[in-house]
Amino acid sequence: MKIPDWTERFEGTRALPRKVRDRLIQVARIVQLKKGEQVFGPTNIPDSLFFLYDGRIRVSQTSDNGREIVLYRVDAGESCVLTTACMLAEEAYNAEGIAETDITAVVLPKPAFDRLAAEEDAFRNFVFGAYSRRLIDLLRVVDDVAFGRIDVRLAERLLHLAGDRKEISATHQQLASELGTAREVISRVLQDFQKREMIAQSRGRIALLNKSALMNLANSA
Amino acid sequence: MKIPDWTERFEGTRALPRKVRDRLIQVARIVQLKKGEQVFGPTNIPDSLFFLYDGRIRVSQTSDNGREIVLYRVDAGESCVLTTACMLAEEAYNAEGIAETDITAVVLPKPAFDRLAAEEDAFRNFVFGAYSRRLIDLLRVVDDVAFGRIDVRLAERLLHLAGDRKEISATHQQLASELGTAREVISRVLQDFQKREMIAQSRGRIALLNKSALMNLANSA
DNA sequence: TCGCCTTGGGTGACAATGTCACTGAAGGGG
DNA sequence: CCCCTTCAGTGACATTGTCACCCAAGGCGA
Repeated sequence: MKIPDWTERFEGTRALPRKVRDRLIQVARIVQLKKGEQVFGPTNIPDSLFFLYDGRIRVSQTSDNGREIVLYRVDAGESCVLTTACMLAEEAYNAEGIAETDITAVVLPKPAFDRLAAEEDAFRNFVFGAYSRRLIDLLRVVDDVAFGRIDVRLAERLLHLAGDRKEISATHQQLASELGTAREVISRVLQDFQKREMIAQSRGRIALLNKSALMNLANSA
Repeated sequence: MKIPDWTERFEGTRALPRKVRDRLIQVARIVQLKKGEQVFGPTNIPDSLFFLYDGRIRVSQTSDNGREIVLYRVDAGESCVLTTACMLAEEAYNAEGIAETDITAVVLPKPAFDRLAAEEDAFRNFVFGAYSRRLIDLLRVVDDVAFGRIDVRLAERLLHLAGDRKEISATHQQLASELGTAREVISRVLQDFQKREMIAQSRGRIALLNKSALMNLANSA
């Protein structure tokens, strides 16, 4: 598998001189994974930088008793710094990345990463920026979990998952894993939403009947 | 105020050539703050890298309704990357850093930071490592808040705050802010600990009577 | 088509935690 | 010594998490 010029897709490589980019294309490895496969995890720590060329990765954390929470998502054109984080910090953590769609990624070996970080300002800024955004994503998660109400958070998530569509395919369990809560809690809240005619449910799908009501709820944080 | 050779104190600068360090000492600014002063915050975003030479900074996040949670602490010899994070990511966040003791810090202007990051591997690795550790700190916070029990978390915190001493000076409100919960909750749990003779309380202080019992509780996560 | 069987979802009881509206106690400064 | 601020205790209630179930939907093989 070859991608003619993947460096176009990344803020951190697009601005590099032609010569550098050609060299990069030589040393980088292209990796493809199927939807559902694990990209990284506690027992599977890569020692290279991971650029997501196509697809989406869901990064989540699982507790000892099996509950799960989604930390953030990595979209095409972004870098997954958590892999690098672990590589550098040599500490245990129990987050894992799952391919949410089929994905294509560019894997840069550590030596190439180091050289690039040393020589190219644009690249270095890209990596620092990626770290910063993730830090801020996590601040948001902490805020939500520590201080947010689940009905508000669920409304937000439903709207976000729907995008501009009217319907979502998701089980209660999946939604619970998004928010780091239990299925029963989601069932109760959705029941409530249903009674208030904001949504309609059928097995595995949720129709958003009244988005503006959901938005009101979501913004009443 | 001058510090003869602060570069000795930082992993990221200690390994640098004498010449570079001397130049650093020229361009860096020394800042001192009193205990309780704000180091950075939503309305006070520095555009430089912050090295903590002496003292300790508490980084916490405050919710809209006034509850607070401690995210992590920065100790002498560490860098406070959240300041940098914000500088780079240009996104809003509501974390703030408070000087928990009188502090002395070395502030490196952005141009000097950039040059150093480009030219010196040791420095760059130090900064990447600092980011990584903070990311992992936050993963731990998310895990605790989303999945942990407060009695367990409180026991941990008491032991940690005590260090090798037997007594802690802290109000229930302060402990609540550490864990991101409400004062009443802390009061109830401490009451319980007291009944079980693990601690004794007086106004503003807590004596740890039975540390091993607390450790048992803390490890029963 | 019928009858599993797996998966998704509903429910009630209870436990843990958060919120509210108070109360009184402790201790410092006029 | 009194007042006043800060700290801590309390009961009632709301929200969220846990447990032990139940039933329903729908796929699939007999």
